Amino acid sequence: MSDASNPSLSRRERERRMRRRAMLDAASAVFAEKGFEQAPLDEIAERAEFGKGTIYNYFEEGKEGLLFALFDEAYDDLQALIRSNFEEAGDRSFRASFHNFVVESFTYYEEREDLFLNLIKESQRLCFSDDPEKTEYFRRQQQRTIEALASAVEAAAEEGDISPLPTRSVTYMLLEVVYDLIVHRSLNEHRDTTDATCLADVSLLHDAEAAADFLTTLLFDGLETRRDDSM
Amino acid sequence: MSDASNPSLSRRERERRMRRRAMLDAASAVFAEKGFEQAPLDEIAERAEFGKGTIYNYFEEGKEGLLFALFDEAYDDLQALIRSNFEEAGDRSFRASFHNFVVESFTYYEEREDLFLNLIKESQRLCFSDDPEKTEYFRRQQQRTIEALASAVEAAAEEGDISPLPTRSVTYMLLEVVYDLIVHRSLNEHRDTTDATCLADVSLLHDAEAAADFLTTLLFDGLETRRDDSM
DNA sequence: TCAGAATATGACTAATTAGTCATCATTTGA
DNA sequence: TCAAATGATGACTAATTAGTCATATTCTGA
Repeated sequence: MSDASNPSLSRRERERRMRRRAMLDAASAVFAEKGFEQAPLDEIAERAEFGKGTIYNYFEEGKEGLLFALFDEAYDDLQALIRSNFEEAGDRSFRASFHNFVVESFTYYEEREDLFLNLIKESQRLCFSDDPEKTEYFRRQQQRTIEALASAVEAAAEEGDISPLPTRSVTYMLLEVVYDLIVHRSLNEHRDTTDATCLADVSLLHDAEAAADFLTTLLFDGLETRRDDSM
Repeated sequence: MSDASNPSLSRRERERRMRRRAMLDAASAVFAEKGFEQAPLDEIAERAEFGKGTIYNYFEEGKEGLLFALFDEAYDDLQALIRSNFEEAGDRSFRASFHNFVVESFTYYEEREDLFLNLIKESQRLCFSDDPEKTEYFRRQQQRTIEALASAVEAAAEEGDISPLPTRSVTYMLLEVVYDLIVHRSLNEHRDTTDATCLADVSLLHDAEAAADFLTTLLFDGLETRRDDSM
């Protein structure tokens, strides 16, 4: 849709999309560095090599339009990642799909670090904003994200692969714990202190496989010692 | 320490603390309503019925000083809540302590809604700030919070009550899932739409016991169907 | 080639607000 | 009582910056 190099478009349209992309990339970098509210639009314009006024030709809503266009990308990617792991899971177990989803989420974060950082830093504030347009935006995106995973959770419960807990509650928690782990990882990267003391097992922070193993074990096997293991 | 009505203090000191408290309460309300960066100090002063300059006599760092004094309170309360549930657990099981901790966390959130909202809305942005003083503040508070719970997790693992997963990783996840559930709850309260669609089981959002049951079951029993249940 | 459409530009305006400090009010203790 | 210290005040300053728009530039199709 926004692929700037799509050859089926006129040069005019291709160039328009390339400029839009340059503006979004510049905005993502400046927002990630200074935070949305402290990021001057002039700096975004300068980094993208445009005049400030030009940005308003591409994003009528100005700074906020840029931010929400970035959020659109992040949510689209996340929802696509969920679908590719769970809806097209083939004959993998739900547990294996989840494990793979965690690994791929880590990879995605590495590829789009700035974008993800903007979501982390700004979304909670906006979720609780007084502007109903903004809260509605997040309600819809979160709803769509949950629905993308909920059908797979429901199917797994019907197959008897997982316990019959409330589907959407389980779905919500699965998504949150992955998010939490990625936040934790990027936080420890941001604090480049020598001691990454919060998660003592340092490998969880650098090795996506180790992190996925931990999360999957915790969530699927549970914390409590299993009696059938003890004999 | 900051108890404004402590009779062992001089009137002068008691009054000073009452004024400080009034300023913090006003700040908490205005921050919660408008967000820290959009909250004018004049409005805080007006609501607390002081001149703006007076606030600087009580909080040298101005607006930011108010915010971090509020964070201090939130973290102190949270750490006290953890200690009262886990360190002074008596002969309750770790699982029962956790269950009770979830219930009391919900209660705490209801009592200090504004304060908690400020933590939700502002902490991520500040955690990832460029100012090393701010990042260090959160690193220390989060470290202290984890340590408050880690010893109980370790003891439970040694007793064989929970699986021997990495202590601090487990501790971190336990705290995060409780936090997530409270955020979810306050988000659905904030969105006073008729359909609280995200967690289909609506009771999880209003009934602290039901929420604690769900979280405890999910984390301790695990998602995967247990074989020893099936016969 | 060129008229006119489309697009880019950045100086400017208007609004906001954090923090200061000269001044005024109150309290203290001798 | 009153002089000195302590505390409160809010008008003011200085800095920031979002969004506008008159002008300049580039592109398009005839």
